[in-house]
Amino acid sequence: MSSKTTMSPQPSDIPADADEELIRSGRDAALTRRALVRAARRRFATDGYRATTVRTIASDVGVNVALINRYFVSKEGLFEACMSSTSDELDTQAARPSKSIDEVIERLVEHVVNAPDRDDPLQLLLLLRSSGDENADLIRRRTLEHFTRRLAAAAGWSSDDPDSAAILLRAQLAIATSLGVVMLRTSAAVEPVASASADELAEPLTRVLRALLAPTER
Amino acid sequence: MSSKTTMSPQPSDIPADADEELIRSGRDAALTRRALVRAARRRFATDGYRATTVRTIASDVGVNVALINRYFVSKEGLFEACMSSTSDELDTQAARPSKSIDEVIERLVEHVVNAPDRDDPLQLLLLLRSSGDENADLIRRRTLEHFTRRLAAAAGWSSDDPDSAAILLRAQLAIATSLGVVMLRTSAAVEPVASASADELAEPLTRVLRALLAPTER
DNA sequence: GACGCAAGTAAACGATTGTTGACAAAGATC
DNA sequence: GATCTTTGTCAACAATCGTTTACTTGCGTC
Repeated sequence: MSSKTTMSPQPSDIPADADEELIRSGRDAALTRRALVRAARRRFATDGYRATTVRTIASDVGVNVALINRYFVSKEGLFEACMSSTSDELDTQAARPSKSIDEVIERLVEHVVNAPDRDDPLQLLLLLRSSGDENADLIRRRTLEHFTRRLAAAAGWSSDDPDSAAILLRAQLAIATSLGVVMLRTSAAVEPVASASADELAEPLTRVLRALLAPTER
Repeated sequence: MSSKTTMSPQPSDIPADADEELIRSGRDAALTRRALVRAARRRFATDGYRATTVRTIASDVGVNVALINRYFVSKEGLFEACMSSTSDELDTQAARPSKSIDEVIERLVEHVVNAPDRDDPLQLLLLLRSSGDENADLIRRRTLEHFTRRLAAAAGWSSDDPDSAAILLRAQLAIATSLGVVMLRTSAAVEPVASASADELAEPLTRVLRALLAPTER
C-alpha cells in the first residue's frame, strides 16, 4: 500500500447538499455563495483546513473551483467567511443570553450531543481548527473569547465581581470540555463516546457543566 | 496581502533541539532517529499533520530530508512512530495505575497544566491530530480507548460492574476535558486559559475530574 | 592504510494544490 | 431582438511537497 504520495481525500462521503434544500437550481450568486460556505464549513470542521482542498469543496457544491476565488478571493477568505458565519450562529443559538443557567447549559449540551447529521457540532468543531492564516486565526480566537464571556455572563457573572477572573476561567473550561467531547465524538470517533446515545452523553456532560457554571457551592 | 499562495510555515520558532541534550554531535543512527521523532511530535502536535512538512522536521533536527524516508519509510511512518512513542509514555506516566484516584487525577492535571516548555501537553495534543492515514489513525483511536480503560480502572472500575458502560463514558469525558483544555491553551492560545498559571488552572480542572471520576456520590 | 559498510547529502521527479485570465452561457435592460 | 452585465467554466501556471536515486563522507575492521 501507499505506493504513491497521494492520500485519498478522506472517504467521508459528505453529500453534496445537506438538509435545508440549497439545491442551487438556477444561477443565483447569493445562493451558491451560501452553499459554498456550508460545504466548506463541513469539510474544514471534519478534515481540517490544510487537508481540505478547494476543489473538493467546489465539487461538493457542484460548481467550478474558480468561483471560490471569485467570491472569497482566496481559500483563507472562504475560511474567514466560515468563521464569522459560525460566530454569528453561536451568538444567536448556543450562547444566546438567558435568565436561567440551566437553560444555557441545556442548550450547550444539545449542541454537543446533537445527531451527527445536524451541523451543530461541526460549528463547535470549526473553532478548534487552525488555518495558519493570521487573520482567520485571530477571528477564531476572538470568537472563542467572546463565547467565553457570553457563557460567563449567562452564569451570573458581573464585571465587578471580585472573582471575575476565576469565573471566566471556569466558563472557558466548560467550553474546552464541550469542544473535547465533540472532537472525540465526531472527528476521532473514539468509543464509547462516539456511539453513545444523546441521553447517555447528556447526563454526565450536564453534570460537569453544572459543576463549572452553577453558582458557587461549597 | 497574500499575493502568493504560500503560507508561512507557522512562525512558532521551535528550537532545533529542546531539553535533554539530543545534540547529535557524531553520526549516530539511533540518536538521530530519536531526535526526528521528538521534533516530529512537536510539529505534528502544534501545527497538525498536513501543515507539517518533512522538510521542516528535518531542518529542526539539522539533517537532510531523505533520512526520514530512510528511517521511517514515509511521513505516515514517522507519524505512526510518534503515536506509539506517545502511547508508551502515557502508559508509563499519566495513566500508570495507582492505588489512589486522587493521585491519578493529580498526575493527569499536571500533564495538562505543565509549563509550555515541557513536552507533556504536546503528547496529549498529538492524540487529537488526525493524519488521514488509516493505520496511524487506528493507532490513535486505540491509544485513546486504551487510555480510557486505564483511567476507568484507576477510578476503581471493575469489568463486572453493572455500570461499567457509564463509568467508561465518564472516564472518556475526563479525557475529553483534558484534551480540550490543552487544545485551547497550547494550540489556540485563547485567553484567559492560555496565560493562566498552573495553580489557577489546576484547581477548577481538578474539581471537574473529581466530579467525573470520584466514586459515585449521590 | 586500504577496504567496506553505514550515515548523511544533493538534486531532481511526479503529483497535487491554490490561483488566475480568457472564454462561454444565461438574464436583465432597452 | 440586440447588447451588456452577471454567473459560471476551462485550461494552464507557479509553487510546494513527499519521495527516490545516485553520490559523498566518516568510522570501524582486517
